[in-house]
Amino acid sequence: MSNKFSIPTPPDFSFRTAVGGHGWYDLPPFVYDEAAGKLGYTYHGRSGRAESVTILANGGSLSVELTSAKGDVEEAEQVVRHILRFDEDFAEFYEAIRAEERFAWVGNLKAGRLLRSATVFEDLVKTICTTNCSWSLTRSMTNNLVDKLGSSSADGRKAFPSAAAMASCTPDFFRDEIRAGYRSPYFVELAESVAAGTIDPEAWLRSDLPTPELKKEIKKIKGIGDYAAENLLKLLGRYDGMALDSWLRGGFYKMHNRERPCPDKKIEKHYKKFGKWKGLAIWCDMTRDWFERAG
DNA sequence: GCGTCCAGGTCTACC
DNA sequence: GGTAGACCTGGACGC
Repeated sequence: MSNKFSIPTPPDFSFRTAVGGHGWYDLPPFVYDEAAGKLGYTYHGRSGRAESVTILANGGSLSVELTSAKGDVEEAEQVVRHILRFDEDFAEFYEAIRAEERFAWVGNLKAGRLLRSATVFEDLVKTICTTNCSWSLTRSMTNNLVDKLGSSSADGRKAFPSAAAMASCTPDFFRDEIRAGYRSPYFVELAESVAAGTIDPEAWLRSDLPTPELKKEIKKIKGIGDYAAENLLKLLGRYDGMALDSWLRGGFYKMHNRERPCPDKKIEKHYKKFGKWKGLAIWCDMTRDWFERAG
């Protein structure tokens, strides 16, 4: 038995670009069936149980199935709205890029939404998993975290581990079982701080701090440098940082600099005209192939 | 199968 | 503030 309900989508919304526009869909507890247009996600409910939802695009709304009959429908709707950024307004972004012919497809495909997790903590840990390694290793670490530490929902799918669950493990566990390498003590330190309430990543969603100040706060966490902080800020809805990693840099060199390396300042200057949206502009510019494929 | 090299972002020590 | 070297893993490559 399950709970089914539907949620009307915002006007500038495309399910396929909202899900496929960011690599998170490839990491558990997300499960994405692109052909079927179906996204699964498992999260920690307020009840203390893990809950699973399956989301399917259905015209101007989303059909959502909550696996557990005892699941909290209101909470499930909040989770879906959050991960797909229903309450974020992208009109200003589309206006900022409107004059640029090469960005015309962004508006056409309603791209720009970056899929995010139900909690900032989950996005924070996943972001650390993306640093200094290949995507396959990121996937491996995330798989291990969910598989070995996540709690199961009614249908057996697992949620991303809570800070408390991660705080109960030793650095050796993260090294040997999660294959997190030198990141292992960082995970323990972060999880302990979040579990104890010393660090509250969820509060960053509502923070009044200017982005540079918030970035400084985020960078206090071990394992978080410029790239990771700016990537997380994008997931928080602040796009004024570039979050340059080797992949974005390589894409820029190829597309705009005759395949030659250049200083980061030159990349930033190239997108400066987009102001507070420049981080999203470079992301869309470099992921055009994905979006057009998804469209 | 084994050893070597490399890419990847951040931290720490040092200048 | 800038820079060099270490951190650690998986994958590619040569033998």
